[in-house]
Amino acid sequence: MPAYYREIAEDLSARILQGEFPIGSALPSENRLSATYGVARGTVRRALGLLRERGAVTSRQGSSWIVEAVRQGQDFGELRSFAQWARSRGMDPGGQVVSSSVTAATVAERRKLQLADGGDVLRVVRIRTLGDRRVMLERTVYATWMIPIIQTLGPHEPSVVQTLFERFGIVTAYADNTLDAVAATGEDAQLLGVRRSSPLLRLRRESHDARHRPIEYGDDRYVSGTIAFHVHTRQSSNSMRRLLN
Amino acid sequence: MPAYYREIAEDLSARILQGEFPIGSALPSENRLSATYGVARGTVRRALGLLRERGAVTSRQGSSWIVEAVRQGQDFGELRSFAQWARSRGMDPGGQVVSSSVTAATVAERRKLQLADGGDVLRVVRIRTLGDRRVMLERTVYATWMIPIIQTLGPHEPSVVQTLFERFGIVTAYADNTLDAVAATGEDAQLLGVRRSSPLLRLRRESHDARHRPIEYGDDRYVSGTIAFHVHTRQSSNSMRRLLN
DNA sequence: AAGTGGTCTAGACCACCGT
DNA sequence: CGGTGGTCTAGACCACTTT
Repeated sequence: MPAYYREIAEDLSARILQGEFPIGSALPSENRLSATYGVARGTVRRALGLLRERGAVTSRQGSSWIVEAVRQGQDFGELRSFAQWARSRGMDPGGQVVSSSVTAATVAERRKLQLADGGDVLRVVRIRTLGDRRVMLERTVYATWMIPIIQTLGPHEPSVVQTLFERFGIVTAYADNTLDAVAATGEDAQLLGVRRSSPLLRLRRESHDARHRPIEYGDDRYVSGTIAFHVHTRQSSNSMRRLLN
Repeated sequence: MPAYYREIAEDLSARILQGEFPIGSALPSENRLSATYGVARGTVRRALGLLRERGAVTSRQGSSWIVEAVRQGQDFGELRSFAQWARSRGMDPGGQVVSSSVTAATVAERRKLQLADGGDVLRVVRIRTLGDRRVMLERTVYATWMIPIIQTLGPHEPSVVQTLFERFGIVTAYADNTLDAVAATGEDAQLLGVRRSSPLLRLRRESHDARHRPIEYGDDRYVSGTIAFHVHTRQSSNSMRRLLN
């Protein structure tokens, strides 16, 4: 059973989305809301706090809560699944495994994936597409314990993240991502169908489960002009999502 | 006067940093903390909530609060000031204005900066340096009302953001940033001292004040291999900061 | 069973905003 | 001035973890 404050946040969120409270308008006061929802003021404030985190409302001492944005959707985790992100924007994500091999881990891989000596890793190279455009080259190294799981996936699996969750309950609890720009190598260029030395946006990631166990790390290279990353920063929070140019 | 919960969060934060509570260790229970700090349990929980947002601690129902990370520092806003970010990491940021001119706004600029017809804009091109390395080329377009303010700044002003705040009280309330990769143009290459077509990390930003008034927008291009952006994503929040490669 | 964090209540006082 | 949000208190019950 969800807690009251979550239900109230969802309800307010829905009412904003339906236009009952337009952007720039004031919400009813906390006291009024606590009366209409039949809960204590603190519970209403907790719900409003959730909405503020999402950027839906703001507040100023002495004045009412104001609707800031109508935009919905779970920001968190959008970085984690290329396919889910694409589908939520009405695009058609695809994938194609270029190569897949199990080999002994290098020293660096053992460190990053916290593997014991002699552990193997699974290296997978995938091309990710949107419609018929190749937009990203993904090189992933999976920890030893993930090998049998990944190998049950088909070569055209559109969403690895979603399938891992649905079939195995594996969830990425957190990930560290580093973004920079690199020139396409010969291999990058050939697989992505761009000229050698073209600028690519590189995202290196290391993902972990809830018990801090490394799941995989990888190197994703996006073709310039196809996808950009967007960050909304504000004084107390920020969120990141992918954008199509 | 700061609120209790902020003071408590800062104190706990400092105690974690000083090693009193190592990573992986448990904090005293909420009841114990409320007794030692002499406040109600709710106030302690609020302080712990702040620390959780920063990724310093986690909690599970039925078990103690656990220290997750020692890393400190204000994540939010670090994207906004190149100079402050650099100094906080012990580096020596510098700036040099390449050109500065007031001209009539284009249609696109009028839209982005919400200017009336006939409004002028100030275009500034700056090279940003770390020590003696040129690392970024910054092209900024300021809204009309910012022109007299910016023009009081010297050409070697190391931190525009900080100066605007200290001398004029101008604060960027939020900004939208878009990251992608581009090839260096001839001008980029010459000003940054890199080869033409080198990959550059481009960050386009549009910043606003608290009343949603556009302040400026810009195009920052980072030399590959000097600076990367780092994003830590987790299930309920994420934060972004710059990293030196 | 005992202890922990998660949620909620019903008050209270204050700083701040608007009229 | 009255109303608003920001903070804080002192309880309470529950779900969950640990012992």
